[in-house]
Amino acid sequence: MKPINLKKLAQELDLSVATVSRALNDRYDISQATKDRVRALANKLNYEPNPYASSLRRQKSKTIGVVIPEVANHFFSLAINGIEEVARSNNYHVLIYLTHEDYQRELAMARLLASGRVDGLLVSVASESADFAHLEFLRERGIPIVFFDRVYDEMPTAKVTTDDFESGYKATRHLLEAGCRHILHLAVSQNLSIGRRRMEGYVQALADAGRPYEESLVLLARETKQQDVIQIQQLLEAHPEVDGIFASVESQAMSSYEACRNLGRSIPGDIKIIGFSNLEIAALLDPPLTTITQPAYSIGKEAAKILFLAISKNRVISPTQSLVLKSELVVRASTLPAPQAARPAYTLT
Amino acid sequence: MKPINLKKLAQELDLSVATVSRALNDRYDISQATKDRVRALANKLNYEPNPYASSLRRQKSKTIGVVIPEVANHFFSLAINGIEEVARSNNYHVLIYLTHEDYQRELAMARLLASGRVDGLLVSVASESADFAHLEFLRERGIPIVFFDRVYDEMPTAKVTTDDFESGYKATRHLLEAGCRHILHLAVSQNLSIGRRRMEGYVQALADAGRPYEESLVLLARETKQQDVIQIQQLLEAHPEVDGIFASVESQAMSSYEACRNLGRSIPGDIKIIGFSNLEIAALLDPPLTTITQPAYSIGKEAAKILFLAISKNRVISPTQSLVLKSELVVRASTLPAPQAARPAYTLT
DNA sequence: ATAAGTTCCGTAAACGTTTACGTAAATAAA
DNA sequence: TTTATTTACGTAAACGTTTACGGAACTTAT
Repeated sequence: MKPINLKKLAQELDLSVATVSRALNDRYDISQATKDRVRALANKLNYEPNPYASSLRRQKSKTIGVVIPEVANHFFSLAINGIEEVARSNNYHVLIYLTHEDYQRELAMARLLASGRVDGLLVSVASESADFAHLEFLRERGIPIVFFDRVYDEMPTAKVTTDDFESGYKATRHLLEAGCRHILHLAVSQNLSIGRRRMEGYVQALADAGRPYEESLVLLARETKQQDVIQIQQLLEAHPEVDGIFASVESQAMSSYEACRNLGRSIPGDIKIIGFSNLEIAALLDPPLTTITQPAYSIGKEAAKILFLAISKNRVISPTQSLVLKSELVVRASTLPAPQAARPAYTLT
Repeated sequence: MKPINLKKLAQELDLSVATVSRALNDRYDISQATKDRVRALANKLNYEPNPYASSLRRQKSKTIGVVIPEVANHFFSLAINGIEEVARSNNYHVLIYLTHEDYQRELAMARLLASGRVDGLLVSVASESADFAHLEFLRERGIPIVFFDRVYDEMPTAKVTTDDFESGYKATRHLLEAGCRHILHLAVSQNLSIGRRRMEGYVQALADAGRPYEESLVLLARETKQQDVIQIQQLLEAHPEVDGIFASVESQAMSSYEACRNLGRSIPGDIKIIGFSNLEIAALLDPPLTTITQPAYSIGKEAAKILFLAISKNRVISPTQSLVLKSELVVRASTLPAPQAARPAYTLT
């Protein structure tokens, strides 16, 4: 059941292929009568142009690529939502690539995308990536790139991020104000600028409060969640003075909960926790988790908008188009200063 | 900075375009010496074949499409993960389309996919969809389709699902055994076979326990989460006898938690809750949520495998290839029979 | 020596569009 | 009337691959 093409339409209508094509594209030099005839038949036969022939000829793929570390993470899910929304409204298609934080995969994907498969790219880099030649290469090939969240700072293009320094600062200060003296920072890879910025915020808040920065109170994410939990437990046992945790990654906040549970530490009685998170159910956790929430949907949407602006105007993207959106601190029970107030009101009334 | 193509390589090497193409594709009728020369230059210049030209000529897109209701849902996120994994290992690309449960969007996407843009399709249908002519149309056009989770039963193709009847039965029986007498079912749209099957399991479990099935104790999801919460609250107030909730959708379990919280009902003291969910943090909720957990990653992976088998063998997919994977009942505190045991051990020791 | 077979490569057509260019017919201007 | 302009369409080339076909040049068999 071969799909029908222009040639078949043309035969049927006793017109040339060119005329049919122009009629369907609503060109000025085709009579209204012919256009109507052509469209009627096209509709009747459910004609749909072959996208590859079209892309080849026009040198436009009508497709963008999204490169992200993972999709089973609420932040990226929401971002994709925003991206897909904008793409659809521009009649674009969305190819998705998951790096799983693996630099090698990111590299392989860059190769695949180098030959016009996509008209543009939205990228959140893998935490392993330290070298960015592969992305520079894509730029040289003329593929516009917009970074979101996990950006490659040095590339002169637009980046859509959140106020990571301020967020790290706010989170840490919030813990300090809740009475924490020794705060564990579960940090994002320092390869990534968001990792460095959140760390700087953490350090600055400590300094402003006259607290020392202790290198031993910083941990990076491991390969698996189970490793994270163990790592946190070990640190909590080695440093019993720790009374606060600032998780820069959503999953690390959850790992902290598990570690505390395993060790019998109460939250927020013994340890207060704040975490970057986009989970709607943070409020339903035991105890409800205080979060720094990023506007994930908006980040995806705005990044996509910038990309489509560049694609449609056929212009190079300027770093000045970069956007910094604000994260929101949502205070919940996991950082309540007074332990006796920590019990949520509705359990076992 | 135009990407280089076969013609440029051929010029540089003083060979014909055909020879270069065949060398790169490792054909038998090209000498090893020539292959080496060609590959060396191709590597040096970072040649990457134009996918659209290749697709057009070969009539193969090396791309599959994934059509799902949403991505901000842990089940689908995990499924995509499995799908992407299989696709990548087959050197395929993944186009993603979100229907947002909207039949019109699903229809529009079917149109777009009708002309060879994808070699195959993995579909989880929108709950609004009652008519499936658009999917039949794609089949007629020769595009193999594998359904996963939300299937269109009548189409003679493979479907990868979970044991929905048994899951509904197990969930309901579990609540009954925990002492529930009046169980509210937050159901999936009865347009969908998974909705009907889970419902049948619910009804059968009630019958086997000698309990009546009450139509008034069944609710369907609304447009927004807020509407769901309100709807549940209203029902709980109108039916104070309800002492158990079976949520067939992840988000509905969360809405139930909120509703109970708003009404001051304790879980599991006043009301016990069980829900379909793929959230890893179900165990960290307050109280920990008893779940029916679907093997989402495997579902995606197996569905993709079936699709690629069909694509590579160029064969039509048979309904006999369908797979039914087992869901798992994970018992946690939200359905504990004895109210006094409901308090998790680690809060405020 | 010629015939037959093999090896290696080139020519050209094809995939289904889009578009630069050309042109016949119809209309308007002179 | 002739000339210029407009309208509406066809011809053919192009996008970058892949591949059927053919044929030199070389090797082996006779």
